[in-house]
Amino acid sequence: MKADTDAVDSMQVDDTKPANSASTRKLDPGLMAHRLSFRLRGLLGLLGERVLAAFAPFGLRSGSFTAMALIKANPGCSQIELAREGGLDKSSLVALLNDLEERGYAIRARSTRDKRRSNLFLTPEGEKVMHEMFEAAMKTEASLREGFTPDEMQLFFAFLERAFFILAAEDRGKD
Amino acid sequence: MKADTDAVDSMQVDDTKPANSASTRKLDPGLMAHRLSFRLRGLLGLLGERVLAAFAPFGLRSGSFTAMALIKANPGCSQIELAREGGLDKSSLVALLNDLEERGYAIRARSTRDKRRSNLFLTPEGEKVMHEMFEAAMKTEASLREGFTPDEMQLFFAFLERAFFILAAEDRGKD
DNA sequence: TATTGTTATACTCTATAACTATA
DNA sequence: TATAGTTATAGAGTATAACAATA
Repeated sequence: MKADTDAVDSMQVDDTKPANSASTRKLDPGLMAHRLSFRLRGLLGLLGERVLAAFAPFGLRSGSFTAMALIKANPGCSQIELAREGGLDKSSLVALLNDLEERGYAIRARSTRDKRRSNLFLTPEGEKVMHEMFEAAMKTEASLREGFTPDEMQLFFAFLERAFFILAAEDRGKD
Repeated sequence: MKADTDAVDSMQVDDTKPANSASTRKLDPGLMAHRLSFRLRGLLGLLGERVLAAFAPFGLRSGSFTAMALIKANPGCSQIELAREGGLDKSSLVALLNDLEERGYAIRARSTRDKRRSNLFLTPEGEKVMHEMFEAAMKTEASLREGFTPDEMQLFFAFLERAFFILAAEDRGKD
């Protein structure tokens, strides 16, 4: 057993090199290379770091931007609709919207027809900030888009949407 | 103000329909449709649910499978290498590997050359379970792959890898 | 009885820092 | 002085259930 360990040890790792040889060694992804989830998570992780940094000057994070972008595209939507579409959940949305209201970026207007419901809107200030954040977010993807032709990027998005709708349709069928 | 709210209320939401008209209404993604992160997150979310269910019978989750797959592809790798490549962090890996060792799926072998280091290996039992989990994971992507031609799927993966490496290379340049 | 929004809770993930033993 | 692994802690994110007001 010990001999085995030592053998693989010397085979796999060159301990004669400085310590940073291990630090910079690239692992073989093995079976993970064939898993869509692995590739998606890796890419999303790198993008997430950039977006976090890009949004930091605004004092907000991705969830708040997503909420604002969806409210802008769907003025008067309810919190529950927003939660479902934004991939958030309705409980988390409460604190998030409280924050946006305190900042003066969004308002909750109780519906006069269904008093349970809040109709959500952006303020002009909220729209302005949302657009600035959108520009900042797009910049984080800029270098990536330079590595693709416009046609390729369009196809890339089409693939992502197609994959999403295949799974979403299957989930709806199961209900 | 109140007139505005009511006007948009009646414009955007048909309150005369049953309550579930709001529940099933599809929101416009708006600007989010142009954000790579949004599409990635949506797809990863749907896949994640399926993978979670597929791995449940094994009593393990994605992180454990990822670790096992990477150890299998890189026998004798260190925890720190595994953390970097798997997108985990070295602290989380400690508990994860404790669990895999208790189950008899993995072993930590202290390197005889650098006594700080653990060389990681899968046991035969661990390899068996890892392959079963891989099959289960691939099944969750099966319906998705049916919606793509082999060429399209290959291109899809190539796009994801290219995007990842563009950003990863840029990050390395910044250090 | 069901739904919207709210609150509270717990559990997971992640990030960070500090500590040890080695180098 | 730096690195591998460990431990501890706090923060964000997520999932859940219960609740009040309303339908």
